[in-house]
Amino acid sequence: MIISQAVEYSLRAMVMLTQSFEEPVTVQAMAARGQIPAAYLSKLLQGLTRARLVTAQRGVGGGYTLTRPPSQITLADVVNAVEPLQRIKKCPLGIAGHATLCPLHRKLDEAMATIEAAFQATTLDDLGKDTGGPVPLCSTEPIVAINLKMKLPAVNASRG
Amino acid sequence: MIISQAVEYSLRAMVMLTQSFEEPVTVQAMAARGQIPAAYLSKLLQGLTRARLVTAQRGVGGGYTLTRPPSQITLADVVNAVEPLQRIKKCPLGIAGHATLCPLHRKLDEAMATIEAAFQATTLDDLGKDTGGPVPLCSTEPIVAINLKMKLPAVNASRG
DNA sequence: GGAATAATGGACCTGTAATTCCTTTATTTC
DNA sequence: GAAATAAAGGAATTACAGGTCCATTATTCC
Repeated sequence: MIISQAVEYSLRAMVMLTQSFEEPVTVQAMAARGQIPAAYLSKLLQGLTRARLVTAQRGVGGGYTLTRPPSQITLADVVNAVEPLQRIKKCPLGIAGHATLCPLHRKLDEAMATIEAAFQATTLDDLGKDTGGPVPLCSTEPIVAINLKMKLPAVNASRG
Repeated sequence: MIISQAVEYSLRAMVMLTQSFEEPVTVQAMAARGQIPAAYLSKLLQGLTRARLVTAQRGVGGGYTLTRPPSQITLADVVNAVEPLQRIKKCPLGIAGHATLCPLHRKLDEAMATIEAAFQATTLDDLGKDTGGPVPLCSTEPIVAINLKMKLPAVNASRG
């Protein structure tokens, strides 16, 4: 895959936060809607918090919110916060004595440069509106319908 | 990373085979020169053999050879043989009821399409000559010099 | 045919990403 | 201040890519 599971999940979450820019969204809500393991998403969001892309608010009515308007957050911001896509700047074989990369690694780095550029050029806002197709995150159905598929957070359990 | 370690190693090996298109190259030789764990490379080459990109020849003077001229093998061929880069063709969230992808996944798929195109457009032959820079695989030094860094295949041991 | 060379392949180990579980801390509401 | 909500975070587990080891099979050379 071109991006890790962690990045994919993080992007889904960020898109959801974009859609609800005004009010905080809980991990549970995002996990359910984005089909992401809740505990794992929680970890990812902690990372995004440290990267200052989102802020957390505890307690009732709390959840996560974007720190900046979606138009000012790029895909690259998110990707780099989760796991920086590292360009090939020097020969992976560690051979000294030449300045530029060999053709193979130059090609690979070019590919990454292309991706990087595309990610830098795309803001969360772009994802929220740019099309005539389905709304972001594929959710044309009401959220309720999606939640039915989820294992609900234990109706009768003592979950904290 | 944009490509896995397995793909990176495989590409290195294929480039080395390109450089020695006439005569077979052994796993040991490629492992040493490409700084790849020999046993692991062996597995990778077995995969490339099954994918009909290389052929193996056992015994003295044996090794691996490309099945086709380097000009007829693309980066995409190699990548797909090792681990196919899978395009996003339907919504990863499995939500039915819409034909096209949501903006996020459309973007991600676009990125992959770009990579795919670049890989399809580049042959092994391209990597062997296209530049004025360092020769392929960063090796401007004589191979001997590189081998000195390697743990040699046991001068005094009973390795089979 | 025996010795050396080299790929084949199965089994196993290892490190890291992905995931779960549970306890703690902060915040709100009543 | 008690109860409920929600994030924070440590610890452990699982899954899989990456990597090792060793015995086997094929091939060449003498």
